[in-house]
Amino acid sequence: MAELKQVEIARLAGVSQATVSRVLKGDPQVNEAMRERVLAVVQELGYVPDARAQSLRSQRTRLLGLVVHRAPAALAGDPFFSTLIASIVEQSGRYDYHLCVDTARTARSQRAIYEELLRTRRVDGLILVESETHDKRIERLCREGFPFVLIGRYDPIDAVCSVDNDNIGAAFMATDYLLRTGRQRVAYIGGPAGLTVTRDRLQGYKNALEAHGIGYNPCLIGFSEFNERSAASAMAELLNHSPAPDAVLGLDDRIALGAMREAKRHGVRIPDEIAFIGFNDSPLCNYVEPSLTSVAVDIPALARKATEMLIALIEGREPHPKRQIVPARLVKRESA
Amino acid sequence: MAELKQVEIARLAGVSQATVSRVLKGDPQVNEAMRERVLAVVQELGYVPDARAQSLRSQRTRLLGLVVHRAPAALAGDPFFSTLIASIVEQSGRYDYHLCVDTARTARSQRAIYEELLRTRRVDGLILVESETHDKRIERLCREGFPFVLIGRYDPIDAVCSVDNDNIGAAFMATDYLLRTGRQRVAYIGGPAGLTVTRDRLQGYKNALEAHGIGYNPCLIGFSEFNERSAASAMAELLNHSPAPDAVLGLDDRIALGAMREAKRHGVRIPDEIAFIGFNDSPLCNYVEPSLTSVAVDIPALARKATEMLIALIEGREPHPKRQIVPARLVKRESA
DNA sequence: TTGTAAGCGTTATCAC
DNA sequence: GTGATAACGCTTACAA
Repeated sequence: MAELKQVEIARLAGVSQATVSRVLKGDPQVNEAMRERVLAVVQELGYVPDARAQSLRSQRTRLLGLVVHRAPAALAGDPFFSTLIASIVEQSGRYDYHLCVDTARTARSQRAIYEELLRTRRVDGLILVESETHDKRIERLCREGFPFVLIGRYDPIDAVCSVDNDNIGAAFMATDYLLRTGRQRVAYIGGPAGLTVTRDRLQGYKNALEAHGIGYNPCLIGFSEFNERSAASAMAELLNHSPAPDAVLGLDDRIALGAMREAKRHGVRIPDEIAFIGFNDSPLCNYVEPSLTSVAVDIPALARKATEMLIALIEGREPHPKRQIVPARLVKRESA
Repeated sequence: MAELKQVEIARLAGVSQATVSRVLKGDPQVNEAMRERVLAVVQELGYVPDARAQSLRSQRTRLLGLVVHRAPAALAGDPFFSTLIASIVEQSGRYDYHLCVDTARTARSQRAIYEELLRTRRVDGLILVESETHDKRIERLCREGFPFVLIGRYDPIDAVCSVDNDNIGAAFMATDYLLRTGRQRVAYIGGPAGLTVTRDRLQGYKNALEAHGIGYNPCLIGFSEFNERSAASAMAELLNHSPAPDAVLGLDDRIALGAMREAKRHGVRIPDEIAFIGFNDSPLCNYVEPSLTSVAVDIPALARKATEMLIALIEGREPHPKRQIVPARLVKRESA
């Protein structure tokens, strides 16, 4: 089995090895009789070309890299990532690409992962997520001219290909909904402050306040890590101020839920006293009580577009719009 | 940048290319002066060897494959998988391996994915999950002599390396707990009937009944797909029979929660009238009301052991115990 | 149209 | 110890 290569097929079909290669590449120049002879042997023996040799020769591995900049513990159980990974895998499979997932936790390993993936040419391109406001990785990839697509947004460099949720629009929509349903003091709990997504949703939130002629109050703003505990303490903080908020927009479902639990612990009635809205429309939303209203981000669409753009870049086609925006929609449930 | 290879390093260091290779491999035969000269140039230019060339030459890609046999939609949002993937990625990184994730949904693509990953030698070994009672893939991999480790169990073939939860023990523990806390009619809702895990946990459940001298009642057994709707209808079925169960052990948290919601819809008080226990101790458990008691499966340990075994296999070391069992523990919350 | 041969960037086996 | 040199399995000019 291991010694099954093109020369062997060639020998059995009575042609040269180059012809076997041509047949497999679908070269139209080859004579029909030969093609059939070769294909017959290929079928018979179940020959499949060695990806390693193809990679070296073609300088392409047909591997896409996804680098996640979160500690594995933070990644674990996050419904956003399992959906994202599943969608990228599926989409890349359509184009005969595979997905290589890596994490880059510490600064040290972060450097290492970039050496590993791009200098070694182990992958043909990268999908990045969770860009920061000023992102070294992105600067570096641009300098190296390495194909990559960002799921998110990066303004400093124009040439960056990216696919993003309409975060500003989505946060506007959610905040606007809260205000239109009579809420007066809408709070916002973002994720880590450096993340673009945290800033963008804050912007949408501010825009909605402005549209309703309501002043921006920094006391109604909190930040949280991607875990329940941190969200709970951000909520506790908000509850300490008076007047307390009567609505909370969380950066993601886990943050919204952490906040909601904290509010419940304080005896707050939901949604009567405080309404809650999260992001991602994850399975969680349906299970909690009251069920969580959430902004549904179209993760499969995000993954699909990012994958398509990346493959285009790799194959030398310049992606049409370099930036794509995927719309979101509000899924109303009991919490707001 | 692209034209940075060993010959170039060799030229600058004034040595032969073979020496550069030796230095990088840490060959002790090379003279100290040369080694330093070479390393200096390597450092200076930031040279890193090309993984594609190494793969071809060494016949090793340093890539592990994880093949998931669930449709992307079913994978999406499943906390088990994001944790598993994150853990495997982290662990393989320690040994300088990478993870390639693929899905094999349909029978057709399932075949394709195997061609892709193993005949093409794109990955050095495979991690399989969710084995079926009689599993074609496993038979095939064994025939081909391809390195793989199963997360799960496969009895028909002795030589299969596997890491599994102590499913029988864990289901015993959970059922025993329910019976010891006064429950009389404990029901079990498994996953798809063909899966090993469904059978094993049923076995543990039966063992516990027997230990308590309670007869096995098929009317208390249900099966469900990995989604809430299916779990709810399995629960509805159980509630139709009388007497209704006073406790439910679900194969996984989502199934337990789907069942619990259905019970709530029927006005059942939880845990007073019916207790619920799930599996995986996923983030969900804490968010729902009442919070869900769940068997915590040590997914990182599972991933760690599987990865280590697989790498051992790949590198020609026979893993010590071919089958490893990871213990589980019961995390008690409000639902039981 | 088909075959011959030169790489792709390494590693490993030879001689020196 | 070190330097040529032959693979690894495939693609692709170039020659026939």
